[in-house]
Amino acid sequence: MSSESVSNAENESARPSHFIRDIVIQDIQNGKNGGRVHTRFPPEPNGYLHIGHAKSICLNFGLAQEFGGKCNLRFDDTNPSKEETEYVDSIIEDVRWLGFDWDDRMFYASDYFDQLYAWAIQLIKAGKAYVCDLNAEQVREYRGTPQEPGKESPYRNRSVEENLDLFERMRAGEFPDGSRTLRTKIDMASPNFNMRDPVMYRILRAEHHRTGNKWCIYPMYDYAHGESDSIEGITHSICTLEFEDHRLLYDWYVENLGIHAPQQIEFDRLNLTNTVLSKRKLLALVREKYVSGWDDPRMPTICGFRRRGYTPEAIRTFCANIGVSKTNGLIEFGLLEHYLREDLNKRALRVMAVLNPLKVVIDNYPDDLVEHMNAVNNPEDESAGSRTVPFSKVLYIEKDDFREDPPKQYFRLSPGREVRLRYGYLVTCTGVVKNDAGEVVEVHCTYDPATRGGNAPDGRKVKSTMHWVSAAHALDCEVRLYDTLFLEGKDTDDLASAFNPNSLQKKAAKIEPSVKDAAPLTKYQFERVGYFCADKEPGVFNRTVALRDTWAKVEKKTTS
RNA sequence: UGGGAGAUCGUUCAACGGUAGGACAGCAGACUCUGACUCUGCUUAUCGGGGUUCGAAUCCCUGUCUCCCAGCCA
Repeated sequence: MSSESVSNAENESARPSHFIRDIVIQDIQNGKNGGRVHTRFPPEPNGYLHIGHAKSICLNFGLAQEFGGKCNLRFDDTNPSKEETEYVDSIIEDVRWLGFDWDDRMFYASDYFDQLYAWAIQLIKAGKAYVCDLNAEQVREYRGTPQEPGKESPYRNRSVEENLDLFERMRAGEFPDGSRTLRTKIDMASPNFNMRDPVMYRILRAEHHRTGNKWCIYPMYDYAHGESDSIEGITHSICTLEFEDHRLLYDWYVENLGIHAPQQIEFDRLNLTNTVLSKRKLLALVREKYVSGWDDPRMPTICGFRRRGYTPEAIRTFCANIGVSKTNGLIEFGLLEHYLREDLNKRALRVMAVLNPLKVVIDNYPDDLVEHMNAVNNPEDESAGSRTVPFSKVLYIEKDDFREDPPKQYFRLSPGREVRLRYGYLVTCTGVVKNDAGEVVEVHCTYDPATRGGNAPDGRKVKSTMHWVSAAHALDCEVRLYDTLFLEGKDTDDLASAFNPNSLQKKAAKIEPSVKDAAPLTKYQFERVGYFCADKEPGVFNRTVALRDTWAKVEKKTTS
């Protein structure tokens, strides 16, 4: 891992330690593996990467980086019936976007098929593997149950010669799919199912995305994974908790093959509230068109977050701070949003946009005058500079920013009250116009010409500063507001009933002209509203995350 | 009921026989040309029961609960 794109400062900033890091430190101190640290991120190319993978990516690449080691990107492509190059491409793009680099170390388990085959023959010759003629259903029956040991396959004690011959003919394509397997001869009575003569190779005629039709037999995960790790000289093979039971087999293979033995270490996979991180469910959301695609901004995929406006820095900081343990936990989505806002606050350009426009007429402002008010682009970053925003007699403000009958603690615009229009003027509400339904459709104000830019020369204070756009100059745009993918408390096994139909809300909004032709992925803070990001569709802005809204809380509390 | 693993504030991570701490969330203030940001203060936890020890979240025993495993998926 030689990535310079992840700054050392970020790396060193009080990153908490965890048990895997402690193991690595101890191994280095003990001179294990010659003090080398070599990890790998091993995705199966059968889906898009999601935030759970990001945790693993940050862990593996991060550890390598911290201890001067290396981290490989390796595709675990041993099941051609599910894997596609589309997924390979997206995974490469997403890991890069997250800020990591693998130099020339991009591998595929399929790179090792020849070696794996040779080692399988070695195990057959050692009497530790045999060809089994049982079909899938029979294998299951013979496997036994948690309480009862399994039964040995009737083909278990074939001669080495017969096994060699049969295995060679399996590879040559003489037998139909599923008719035979190569099995490891271990222990049908083991309390650990993985040791009850696990299948090493199955016959499977499917075009492989890399090896094409060269093979009709494919190695199983347990056999291929550890051996791939070994070939690459991996020192710490980090995986998730569900593989704990597999460690025994992992160790069995490297030991019986007499090859370099990486250490498998398991950690807890990431779970986030209000979403799903299961490939199967994410695939279903895409296939059944609940979302527009893998990069739908509601998806917890890396590309979904990217399109939504998340930054790699925010995701990395999140991953560095959630910790690594063996507890099956559920992290609050709000924590991710916290690190997101923290990052966006530093980098997003401030801009004014009105999502629910209410017309405001400044009665004493000259009809044809247009003033270009100076506005700061980012108060958190002086180098972001400033821009100018057109001000005129007819404006739009947010409907929520006016109340004809203001509740207690409401200090935005209402009849008789003076507020500041940000970077504009202090204005006082003098009256309203209503429609037949009695709704306020227009607010009338007067302005104080002495307060140009928003400052009162007499030093008088107003309680509220509000955003606005000039009606004649504002651009029309579409704003997409996102809510959680799923309804609170629903079982996501039933997508149809759990899916939140209001997870996407489209709105026609008014926005200041400075954002014209914003490049996709440009990040903004719509002041007082939230962080938004220009979508790949022109004229569309995705709400990345709302700003914290204390008033909404107060109001909710007082009305309920 | 077989095997593997795990239980600490609402959530999450730490404390590695010596004052249970941080982050997020929550609450109360301060500040503010964003009710944002920032700052200050506060509330809240060792799964139960026994033991060992001057001293236990930590060690021992015992119980309880949760997660994973019977794919020719990874």
